[in-house]
This record gives sequence, C-alpha cells and structure tokens, in this order.
Amino acid sequence: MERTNAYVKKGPWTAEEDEVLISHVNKCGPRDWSSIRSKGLLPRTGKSCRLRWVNKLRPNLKTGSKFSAEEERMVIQLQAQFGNKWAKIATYLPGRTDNDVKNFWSTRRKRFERILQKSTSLQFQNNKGKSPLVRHEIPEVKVPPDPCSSAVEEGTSCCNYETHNCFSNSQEFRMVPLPDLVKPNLQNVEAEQPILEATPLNMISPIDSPPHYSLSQLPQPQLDLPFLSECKELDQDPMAPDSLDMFGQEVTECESGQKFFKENAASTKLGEVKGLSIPNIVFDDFPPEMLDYLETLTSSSEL
DNA sequence: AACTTCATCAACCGCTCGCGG
DNA sequence: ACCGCGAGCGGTTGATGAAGT
Repeated sequence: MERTNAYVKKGPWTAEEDEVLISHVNKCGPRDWSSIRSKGLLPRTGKSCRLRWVNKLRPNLKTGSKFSAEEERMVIQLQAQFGNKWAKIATYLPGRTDNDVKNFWSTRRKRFERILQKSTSLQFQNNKGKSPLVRHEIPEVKVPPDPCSSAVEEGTSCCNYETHNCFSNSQEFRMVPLPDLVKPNLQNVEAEQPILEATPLNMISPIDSPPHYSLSQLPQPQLDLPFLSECKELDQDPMAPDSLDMFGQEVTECESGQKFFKENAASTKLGEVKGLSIPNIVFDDFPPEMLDYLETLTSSSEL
C-alpha cells in the first residue's frame, strides 16, 4: 500500500529514475509497482512507475518512429471494430503502446475537427440569409437490440449514449449523418461558394438496418488486416448505395456494427440558427472511415 | 526575426475491475 | 457479501518543437 503522506515526485523522469525502475523490473518483474515507493527506491507512485515502464522503458518499443501507413490503416480499422479500446488495439501493433495509439488518434481527430469547423463556419457565412432550408437529414435508422451486447462490452458505452441523450433503453434512435460531410465540397470553401445543397427529405431512401454479427464471427487478431477505403472507392459518389457500403460494410461486419451507428449518431446534431437549420456538427467520435475519407479529400485542398 | 498555429509526446487524473482478506 | 487495494485503462492536459505566416 502506498503511503499517502510521503513526498511524491511528478513530472518528467530523469535517466537516474529510469535506471532505478529498470533495475526494479529486472529483479522483480513488471509488477509490485507500489513497492517501488514503499521501499523508498523512487518518490513516484506505483501508477507513475507502471506508466513509465509500459510507455517508455519496456523493451522493443518503437519509440520515436512515426506510425507507418500500414499501422495507420490498422488503427483505423481496429478502432472501427473495437472502439476506443486503445490497449486492445495496441496489442495488434507490436512496439506500440496504448498511449501511442491514443495520441495518434487524438491528433488525427483534432485535425479534422479543425478542418471541418473551418468548413462549416464558412458554410454558415455563405448561407446566411440565403437558402430557407439547408438541412441534411438521413432517414431514421432502426437498430435492433443486440443480443450480443453483454453488459460487460456495452455497459460503459450505454452510459455515454445516455449522456448524449441519444441512446438509452430505447431500442432505436435517430442517426443523422450529414451527406455533405461524407463528401464535402471543400474545394469550394476558398472560392466562397455555397457548399450545402438542400436535399428533399422524401428523396432520401431509407438505409437498411445493419446486419447483425455475433461475437463468434469476429475476426481473430491478425497482422495483415485489409484496409477498407482504398483510393478507387474514394472516387465514387459517397452517397451512392455502393459508397455507403464503403462505410457500412466495414462497420457492420464486426461486433461493434450497431454500436458504431449508435455512437456516431450521438456525435452529429442539427442546430437551429436564426430560423435556418444549420448543421451543427459535433465530431467527438466521427466515424473513422469518414475521417479517413475526408483526409483524402481535403489533403489536396490546402485548407 | 517574431509570432502564431499545429503536431507530437509524456505524464497525470479519475474511474473501473479483479482479487484477496 | 463487503471492503480495500493494486493494477490497468481511457481521457485529458501541458510542454516542446516544427512549420507556417
């Protein structure tokens, strides 16, 4: 048990501290973290020691090297499959820690939040006082209750849904993706052209409920996962049925298919501004495939 | 050259889980 | 069954350096 009243050092680790920690692990193995402090070896909490070992001192870590294209693809795919289970995802990536994966994903997400915020703020400026209805709405998607959603796997997420007022005990919810975000006309942003196009709601065909997959159908861990969004697919019209499969197929062919839809429904809202329906997008957990897709689309747009 | 913005990384915090008493 | 503890995980923050203006 760690003493709570003793001095605890925080902040960056020194080389000397690292040596002490490594020495401890060599003697005792990567455990008994709290004893490091209780024995007076280091003024660090066991938690801190463990983190230091796992993220920096552990052998065979790829410290300092950027994620390869293959690693990026795997993270994208595994995130779509497992959600934000960074530790689990990291087990598929030799030499990478959960912290690495988490940081990678966080950076990636921030980048697109920024890109798309720019895009949507310009959309608002450009559409101010123009179109009476600029609304993007996709028909309701009914998600059947997932018989596989054991409390262990889904419990935490359900709390999140409730937080978002999106999914609680209800067996259905409204998924409201934004078509123009699937393939935003970002090239037009700088040209100050209106980006949004009104789509009559009655012209949007319903999306079938994602198929259900049992846990037993989950792919086993492997290092050679295919990547879903190859360039050829990016040339398609994203709103064409086939292109929806580009997201839907990948996402639903796994245990988290339904969860994916649920979670991302919570991330997208429609806002009302001055009588206009303006997309008010929250990209908290934007679909990774969509982000990847947007990345491809926007990488040449010099935003 | 100075300033701003962005990306990356290390580390901390709060929470949950599992285990032993 | 309950409680306390250690370990592990995910979210978040702050520091730092690179790149852009």
